[in-house]
Parts: sequence; C-alpha cells; structure tokens
Amino acid sequence: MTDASATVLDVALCSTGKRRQIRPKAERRQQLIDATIRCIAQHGLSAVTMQMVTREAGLSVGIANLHFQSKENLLRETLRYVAEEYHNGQIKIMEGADITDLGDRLDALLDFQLGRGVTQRQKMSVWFAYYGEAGARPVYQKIVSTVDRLAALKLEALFASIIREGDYQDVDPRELATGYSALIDGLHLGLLVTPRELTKRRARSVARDFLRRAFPKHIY
Amino acid sequence: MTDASATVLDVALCSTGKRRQIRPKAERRQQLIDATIRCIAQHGLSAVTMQMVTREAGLSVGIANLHFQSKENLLRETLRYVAEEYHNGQIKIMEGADITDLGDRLDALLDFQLGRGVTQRQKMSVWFAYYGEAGARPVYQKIVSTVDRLAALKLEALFASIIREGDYQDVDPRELATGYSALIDGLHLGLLVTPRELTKRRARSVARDFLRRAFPKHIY
DNA sequence: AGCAAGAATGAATGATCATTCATTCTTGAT
DNA sequence: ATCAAGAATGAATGATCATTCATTCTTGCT
Repeated sequence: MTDASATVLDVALCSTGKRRQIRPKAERRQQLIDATIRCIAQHGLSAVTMQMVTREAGLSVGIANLHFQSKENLLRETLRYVAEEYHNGQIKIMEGADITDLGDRLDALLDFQLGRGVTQRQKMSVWFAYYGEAGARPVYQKIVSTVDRLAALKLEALFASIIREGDYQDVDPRELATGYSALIDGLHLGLLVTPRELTKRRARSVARDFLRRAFPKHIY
Repeated sequence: MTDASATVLDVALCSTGKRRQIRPKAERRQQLIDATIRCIAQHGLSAVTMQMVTREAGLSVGIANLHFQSKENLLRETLRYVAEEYHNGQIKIMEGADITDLGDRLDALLDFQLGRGVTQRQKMSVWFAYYGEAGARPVYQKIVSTVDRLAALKLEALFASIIREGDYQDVDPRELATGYSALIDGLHLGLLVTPRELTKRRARSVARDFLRRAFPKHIY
C-alpha cells in the first residue's frame, strides 16, 4: 500500500491536500480571472494584489505572471471578460430568433439586465470599479466603449422595430436607447451603493415603468 | 541691501520661488482636498499617492499627515466634500424660495445636474472612483447613502407637488424619483466613459425627455 | 522505465509607498 | 528685539508589492 506515503506528500505539498496540478493554459487563465473578480468585489480594485489573487485561486504567485505577464494585463483581461459577458448576454437576447413577440423580447432583456446573473454584487462591483478608473485610463475606456457600442446599436434597432409596430409618435429610438441604457446603469449603481434603499424588485419596477411610458401597447 | 541673500534663499527653498507659508488649518485642508480631487481625476483613485497629492498642492509630504492623520482619512474627507457639494447644490435648488414655478424648478435642477459645474470630468471621475470602491468599503457606502437619502426625499417631495399640481394619474413620486436619479447617474457615467458617443447636449435632451413623458404639462 | 518539454512553485529582489519625527521656519505677543 | 508656540519640511524607516527565476514536479512520448 502506498496510501501512507501519498498522504504525507499531500499534506506536505498544500494545506488543502491538493497536489500540484498541470492544467491547460486557457483553464488557468479563467481560474485567475475568476479569482480576480472575487478579489475586486471583496476588497476593491485598488486593494487587489497579485498575492491575493493567486491565493484566492489556490495557486502560487509566479503563475499569474506566467499566464498574464503582468498585473496590468490580468486586470485588463478581467475587465474585458466581464464586459463581454454582459454585452454578449444582451446581444443574444436582442438577436435571438427564439422570441418573436417584441414585448416579450423587452421583458427578456429587462430580466437579464436586472436579474440574478448580472446583479450579483460581485459582477456589479467589478463593473463599477473599472468605470471608476476609466476616467484616468484610456485602455479601460476603450474596452468598455467598444463593446458598449454594438449593444447600443442593437438596442436602438429593437426600439425602432417596436416604434414601427406600435406606431408610436414622437419617440426617437436613439434618444430612448440612450436613456434606457443610462437608467439601467444608474439602477445597477443604486443596487451596489445603496442596497438598503433600492431593492432588485423596485429596480425592475422602475425600469419597467420607463418602458411602459414609452411603449404602452407593448408593456403590460 | 538684503535683496541678494533673500533671492538666494527663495531659490533654495522652492523651485517656484515661494517661501514657506503658514496658513490656517482649514485652508490647508481644503488645498489638500482640491489637490486630491485633481489627482484622482488625472491618475485614478488606485494610483493616487501621498507624494503625488502633496506635490500637486505645492506642499511637503509631511503636511498631509499633519492635517489628516492618514491617507485613508484624506480620501474619506475628499469623498465627503464632493458628495456634500453635489447634494447641497441639489437641495438648494429644491428648497430655494426664489423659484416658484415648479416647471422652472425642474429645469434648474436639470441644469445643475447636467451643467458645467457637475459634469466637469474632474468631479465625475472622483464621483465614480469612489462608487467603484463602495462595494468593498462600507465607509464610502455610508457617506454616499447618508447624503443621498436627503436629496432623494426632497426630490420625491418635489415630484409629489408636481403630480398634485398637474393632477397626473398613475404616477408614483417615489418610483419616479428613483428612476430620475438613476437616469442622471447613468448619464454622468456615459459622459465620463464614452464622451465620444454621449455629448452633454444629448444627455440633457435625454433627461428632459424623461421628465416630459412624466410631466407633459410642466416641461415644454 | 527513462526522458524531454514545459507547467508550477515560492523565496528572493528591488522598487514604491505611507508614515514618522528631528529640524527649520514663521508668526504674534511681550 | 526676543521668544514661545506651533506650522511646515523632507530625509529616513519599515512595510508591502510586483516581478523574477532557479528549482521542482507532472505529463506524455519513446
């Protein structure tokens, strides 16, 4: 039996009993990005250290530089990941052929934007941590605005369809899309900073109100 | 003549030729807070150092700790200052006896919120830098939510008056106030992160649209 | 089994930062 | 003119951090 020696080795190698594992590059990258998200949410972007992230990931300090070359790179890729996840989700709903009714499509979008997945404190924290730095960091600004632009165009197109279908007068799709996006951003901010005063339920209701005022024939 | 010796001294003391000056405590504190705002806007909250702030203020490194005890304290007081400046401005408009027409009051509020003073990149950067950290720092959360609460109540009261005056049906002042505040926050965010796609002019127009849809008899 | 390739480790390094405090300077009262 | 009070300075300190790299370990191939 080799059990005894194996146990001793395991304990000596790591407090959690895990052995050193070799995994594909893509998997390690994702592990590190996930750990970074958790660290930013818990400690704030400005307090995140490489030691913190790698400990959170259950890996050694050297590995982050092996896969990302630098901290700046890791942070940049983390932002890209979160940004793309959010905007791909939106676009999937807006382009998806599975929903034919436009009112249902609006509902699905709202559910996604203010539903469980996105409004996790974790994701919102990351989101706004980067927004906070974007004013001083053109790199962040570029990532966010690039990915934002496409979603904005799709939303505008969806609104335009609804306006045509409902024959709404005096409604500009571009203006309305800008307003709706801003409203959602603002609600996310409220959910993050003043969770006591703004519940998810109320945030949904507020966003729905906005849409109902614009498209009364499609919402409710 | 003591001119020669004085000149030598001045040059030796400071590159700008200024002598060491003794100023009241309150004035130094404000100088440092102003310098902190500029530094956050230019370099981002996470890159701000004490050396950077004191150099920006034209003072020595030691003085920040003399007046604020610690960096954390300085950052906290800077947030408090920016938050109070914004919310006092709002409340002044909402309480001011100089404007009797409620529609005018709404206009004044909108002008303040999306006008020159507030939408300076500097102020917005600071604003969102702290929001970004608020998820992880209860202290920031508390400062913002405390000062936010009062403004939200006043806004709700203003909306309630307008609803009464215009006899608007199916409009909940609380819900609308939440929506409007979120919209303004979102527009600020857009102005900061994607200034190419969202101009101040368009932001104003979007906010005005929101209000017009809710209070058609009061706006335009 | 033995070996080469390269993934993973973590102690060591050097840089940067917040904070301290002995010293210098200014001001206003005597 | 002198002096005490305390405002201001900045070199020094110690802590923390990102990054490096010599070494160890794992995997898959022969």
